[in-house]
Order: sequence, then structure tokens, then C-alpha cells
Amino acid sequence: MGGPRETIKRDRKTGLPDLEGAVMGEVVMRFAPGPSGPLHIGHSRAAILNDEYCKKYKGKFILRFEDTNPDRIDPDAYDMIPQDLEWLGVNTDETFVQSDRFDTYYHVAKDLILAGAAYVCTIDTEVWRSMKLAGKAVEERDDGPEVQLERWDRMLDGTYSEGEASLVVKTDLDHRNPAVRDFIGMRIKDDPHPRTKDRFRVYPLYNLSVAIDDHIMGCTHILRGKDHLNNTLRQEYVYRHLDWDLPKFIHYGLVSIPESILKTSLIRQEITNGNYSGWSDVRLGTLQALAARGFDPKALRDYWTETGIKSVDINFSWDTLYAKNRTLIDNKARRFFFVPSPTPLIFEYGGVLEANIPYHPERPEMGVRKHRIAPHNGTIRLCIPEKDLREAGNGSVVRLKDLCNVKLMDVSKGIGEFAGTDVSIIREVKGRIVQWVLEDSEPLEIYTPEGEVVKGLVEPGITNTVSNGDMIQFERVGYCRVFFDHGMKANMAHE
RNA sequence: GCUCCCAUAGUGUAGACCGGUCAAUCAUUCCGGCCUUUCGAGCCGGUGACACGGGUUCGAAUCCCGUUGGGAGCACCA
Repeated sequence: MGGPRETIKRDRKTGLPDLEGAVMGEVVMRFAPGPSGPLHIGHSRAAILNDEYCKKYKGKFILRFEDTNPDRIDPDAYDMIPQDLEWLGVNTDETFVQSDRFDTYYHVAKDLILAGAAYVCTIDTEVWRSMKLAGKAVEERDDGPEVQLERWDRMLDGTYSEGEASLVVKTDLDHRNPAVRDFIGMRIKDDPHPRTKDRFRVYPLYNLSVAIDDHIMGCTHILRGKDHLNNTLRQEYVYRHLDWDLPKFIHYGLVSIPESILKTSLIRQEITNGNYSGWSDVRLGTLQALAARGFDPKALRDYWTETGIKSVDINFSWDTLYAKNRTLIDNKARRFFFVPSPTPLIFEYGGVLEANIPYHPERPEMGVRKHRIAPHNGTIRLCIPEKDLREAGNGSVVRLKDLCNVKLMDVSKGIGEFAGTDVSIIREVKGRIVQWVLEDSEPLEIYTPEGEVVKGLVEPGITNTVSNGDMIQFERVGYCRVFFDHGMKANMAHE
């Protein structure tokens, strides 16, 4: 007979898997957003994963603004994005802006032409595309470099106007994947660029500028979403045309983020319309909104690190993020009473009631908040949540937390009867324990991510120990970030 | 339509490369219970998965083929 079944503890992988071909100290990675607005949850995955790997291998992390489409630039984004990254705890070593680099792109474009790897196309786009899909070359494709160079110069000097010519990077017209056949590398655009104004009119397109920059900046690993799978195939052609070493490409699965408003163009419009208070409106999925709700950025980092880089498409779980955040903040968040839909509760009492309520149930060293409740004409008037009063019902006993018990005599009139201060009673009758405030407490509004505005009263004295913007917990309500500068308000993070 | 990527509980994730120790890990959700002067935190327990069909093999979550299902791209956007 054998002994008890031996349970073999398998090594549980923690953290991110190793990066293929990564050498300690020599990894170079980048985060390359388009400056069309501030960062949102989706961006945070790319930023954090790249950052984690750079930290893991003591590598270099590059921030690159991809602003080669003058139509989709929000000048504020050049400032907002670094701020978002700072909040996330993502440190970048170098910053580049693509609109500073036209000369580089033009130079490489010329190299591509000379290598016979690019041609200037003046054919109508529709025709070019359908020929491509049929695997056929437009006539200009086979012209020699000298002719192409002449046309290229005409693109630069303004002979061709917008839409009349573009520089196409050759791939393989017979490629099995129609999405990979010849792609446009440079186009003419007359719209002024927010940074370079009208100094340049020939703009590189995504696949060309990315390949050029990733190579020149020495990126060893390109970690990005699966939606770039076909772009990778296109970009690899640029590398091969110019005989550059290929970096390692890694594609993680797509994330679908439920119940989230992420689209910058839509958000901007609704901010302009006054439907959102700004980029940090708590209903949004921007990082600014998460910050405004009091999230610890570590929660996002933990979340994405655990999610990893598998190429499966996944669903983002707010519940899981909330759980991660809760474990980070619970220990620090002071407790306070906030009564939503405050409803009066009156009961007769001869003396003065005193409450000493801990700021944190597990951290007595944080001290207590004291409240003294004196009766008027023998009657004490407090407010409790309407919902609790209604649901408790006549004849039941409720515990006013850290104060006393009250037997409800007439719920509709809010009349009760003092029922002692002994806590144990409430356990015996399984009554509910509710938060309460004095009737003349300060009004406060809680803004929830669902778009609700919960009006209620908050216990006085909260500003004595809490600073503007602190994260607290309203007992039985949820974790909130509170603000005192423009009236009393709070942003709900989660329950 | 063509091409590419993918498939472990409700949601994520480990295991897969190198088949056996998998009676399948962990987290979260959900459901119980304990504890607690919050519906928070903490503690204990439970439900719950290898998409399907073949093949290889003594043995398949793991290797191969097919099917089904999901996703992406086929832009003068990034």
C-alpha cells in the first residue's frame, strides 16, 4: 500500500512569458500611439505590456507619436498621452514624433525607388486596386528607377496635386493574401499639419513610416495587437527590400471592452455638445476617467500582466479589474457615511447620543470620527437611506451603525422607538445595520460610471481628515474619490 | 468571396513546444458557511472547462488531419 497520495506542486508560472530572442539589456521596444486623443483602457494594455518587458529585460522603451495623418490629430494629445503614461507608471526613455522625421521618410523612399521596390502610381485608385486584386500590375509599376525618381520629385515639388499620385511599395502581386499585395507608402495631402503646417505635403502612411522608424530606432521586439497581423506582413517587405534585419513580431489577441465608451472622435463630439464633462468624465473608458474614479494604476498593470500576450481574443472584465483595485485600495480608504435618498427617522430619547466611529475597521490606529447627537424637545432626528427604511418595514429593528438600535413603528412617517445601544441585539434579530447622518449634513453627489447621479447627505467633518481628491469608502455604498473644490462631489470607482 | 490568426469553467489564465505525475492550476464571478457594528475586507467550502469528429500511440488537453465556431485584414486611417 502506498502512503497518502503525493500531491505534486507544479511550478505555477507567474508574470509574463519570456520574450523570444530577448537579450538582457539589449531589448528595445516602443509604444506608438496616434495623437488623436488621450489614452484609454485599450491603449493601456500595449503601454503596460511593452513597459513590463522593457523592465524585465532592462531594455529601452520608446514613445513615438504617429502623427502622419494631419486630419486625425488632437494637438492636446501630445501632452495628454505622456501624462496618461505617467499616471500608469510607464516610463519611456526616448520620445520621437513622426512629423519631425519627414526627411528620413523621404530619404528611405528614395532608397526604395532606387532598389526597384517602389513606384509612383498616377492611376485612378479604383483601377489600381481592382488590378491588384486580380494580381495584375499597372503599367507604371515596371518603369525603371530613373522614371520613378522623376515622378517622385514631381510629387514633392507640387506638380502632382492631392490624389493624383502616390508612392506604392511593391510586395508581391501574386501573394495568396490579397491584403498584402502592393500597398501605398506615401500620399499627397494639402491639409495643414498642426505641427508642420504646410511645410510638407507628401505624407508617409502607417506601414511605411512604422517600418522605417522601428528599424532606425533599433526596435528588437514589436509587441502589438493581432489587428496588425497583416500590417506586419506588409512591413516585412520594407525590411527585406532594404536588407534590414527583422525584429521579432508578437501579436496579442484583441480585447473587447464591454460597456465602455472609447472612441475618441465620438467622445470629443459629446464633450463639445456638453454631454460629457470632459475626457475624465466617469462614464468614459479613458485613463483620465479611471484616474478620476480613484483607480490605482497598479490594478491595470496587474490585470494586463495576468492577461498576458496570448493571441486569443478576450473579453475585458470590469469585475476582475474592480477586484484588483479593491485589494489595492481597501486598506488605505477611510470609511464614511453617505446616505442616498435621505429619509428622516425620528425617535424620542432623553439623553445625548455619542458615536465614535473608526475610520477603518481593521486599522484602529487611524482613529475615530466623533458625532454628538442631542435631542430637540426630547426627539432625535436623523436620516437613513430611504431604501433601508422601506425595506426594513414596521416592527423591525435597525441598527444605526455605531450609535444605537431603533425599532421602526411607522415607516411611512419615519417614526421609531429607541431600542438600546447594545449591538448584540441586532445580531439576534438579524436586523440590518445602516449608515446614518444628521439632518443638516452636507449634500453630496456621487457620479457613477453608469451615468447616475446619486444625491444624498454626507457626514459632516469629512473634510477634516480627507483631502480633495482622496479615495475613501462610503460604507454600504462603494469606493469613491471625493472632491471638495466645486461643491461636494464624489466619483464612484466601484462597490 | 479571398487570406491570416485563434479555440481549457461565466470571464481571464497555467499546463501544450519536450504525450504519462491532469482525477486539469490560479484569479475573478456565482452559491453556501464563518467572522465582522458596512452590502467592504478577511477566512473556509462548493458549482463550473480541455469546441466537435477522426488519426498516431500502450497512453492525447498536449502531436496530425478535418469540421464547427470566433476574430482580423483585403484604405491615399493608425
